[in-house]
Amino acid sequence: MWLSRSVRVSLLPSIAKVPPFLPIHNSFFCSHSHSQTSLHDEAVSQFNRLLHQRHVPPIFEFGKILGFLVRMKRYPTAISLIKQMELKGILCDLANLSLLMNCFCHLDKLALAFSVFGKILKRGYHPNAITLTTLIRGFCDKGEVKEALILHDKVVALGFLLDQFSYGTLINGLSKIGETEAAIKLLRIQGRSTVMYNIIIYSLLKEKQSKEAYDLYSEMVINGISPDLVTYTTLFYGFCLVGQVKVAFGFLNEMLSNSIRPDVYTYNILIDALCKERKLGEAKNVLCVMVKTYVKPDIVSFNTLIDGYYLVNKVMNARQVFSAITHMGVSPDVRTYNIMINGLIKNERVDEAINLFQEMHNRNIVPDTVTYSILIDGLCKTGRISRAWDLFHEMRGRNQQADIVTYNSLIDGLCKNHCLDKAIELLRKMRENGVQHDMYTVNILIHGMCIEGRLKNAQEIFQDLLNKGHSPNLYTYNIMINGLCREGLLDEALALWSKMEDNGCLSNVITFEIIISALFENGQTEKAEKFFHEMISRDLLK
DNA sequence: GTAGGGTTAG
Repeated sequence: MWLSRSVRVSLLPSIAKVPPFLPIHNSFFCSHSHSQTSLHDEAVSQFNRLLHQRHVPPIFEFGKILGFLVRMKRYPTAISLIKQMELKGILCDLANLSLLMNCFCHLDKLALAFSVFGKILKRGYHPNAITLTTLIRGFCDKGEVKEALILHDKVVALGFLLDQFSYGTLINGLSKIGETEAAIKLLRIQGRSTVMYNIIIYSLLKEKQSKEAYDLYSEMVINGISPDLVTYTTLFYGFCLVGQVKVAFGFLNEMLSNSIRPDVYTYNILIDALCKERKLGEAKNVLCVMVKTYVKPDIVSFNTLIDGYYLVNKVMNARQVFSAITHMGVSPDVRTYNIMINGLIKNERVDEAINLFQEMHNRNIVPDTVTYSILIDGLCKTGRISRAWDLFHEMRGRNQQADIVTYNSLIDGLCKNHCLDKAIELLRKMRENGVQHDMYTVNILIHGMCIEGRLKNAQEIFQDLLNKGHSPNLYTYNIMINGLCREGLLDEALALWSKMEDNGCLSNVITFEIIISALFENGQTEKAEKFFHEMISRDLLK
């Protein structure tokens, strides 16, 4: 029970009185929010009214609508409206043009953004920090942080002024490519803000560097920068991620005692944490608390809960939540279907999963790489290789790129269904398509070689791995040790086991199972018992 | 009116 007392008190009030979750007919859920489409259409027609007025309205009236469209991420619309403005002879101001640049950046058209920047200069407008930050972000979003830094140096040399947002954007770019040290340096030179700290703390936690994240959090407090909702939510998320659940809840409590109210992100992370701990009852109650406290659950809340139910094999509950989503005024998305399909497959209901896959088409939800990967994996694992191949070809026809996970599933399926040569052929194709193999691929292939009795080939791949300076992981070792045992090469297997432990790769229960049963089969009872006791003393039999 | 941070799936 790690929901601490204070969390219970302030976050989960009167759980007992919360009505059953399904179905909830709460006016809160049914509040008539306009659909995205109708709001978009309304904005466009208002814009057109402005455009056709006898006297040109003040320019910021246009800007208001454009800004709204950008917030709705309707970039192509905003671009076309600005074009119409200019065609009508209404001159855009710096804000409009900065917004236009922003749209191009979001559509991954950096060159066009720069041409707008050229227009800004030509018209004699003085680019402000917003204009420049937009370009910096354009580079950063593409991962071209170096270019962003060069641009920064140039504009500073030219005397343009940047602000906290510009540096926040650079810090974000650096953090996202793993350059957290550089990000911290920039933070210390260019002033500190809550957001800057939040960005770096998040990156550190994503990389599981929880100590560094904690230190940075302490530093921010010492410097008098107040942690906010995002700081606490990030810390809560990150410490759950590294399994330090107590610390995580400590942050959640601290947030609540600072009178910062959780929002939908915080709640969703809480639901996920409870689900991962298999506490589905509590997770469901959190959803009820959200409703009670007027934080509207979104599609992530439902997706998370559905995934949680599948994790504990509660197919019925998962289905109930799935069918309740629409009643709550929320639309299922591609992830909802992916989670459902995955859950059904893991619960041995492949046919139902395929039905849902077909339902996606009716609902106009486009299956993505993950959808196909899940299905291909499920079909392979149930021996339906040819159906998996069909899907593999279908996804290409629908412009969904197979990625490393897709390939790995199919290669694994081929290996396990005695089509090793086809698997190797697919590996070649994968490389041709520019997809690099990973540790899973290597393990799948080594395993495939071993079960086909091609131990020599397996050893070659293993040696190749070592030669290239990669380190095998626990699974690689287990597969190799198992392969050696199968061929009766017990001494070699034990030698590899020692090597593995020397390399700091600790055995798990599977490793011991492989070795112990091989020793027993070979009549080496005494040695087998020694390993058995070693396993017990390492507390691996939990 | 324009800009930076946090959540779910294989």
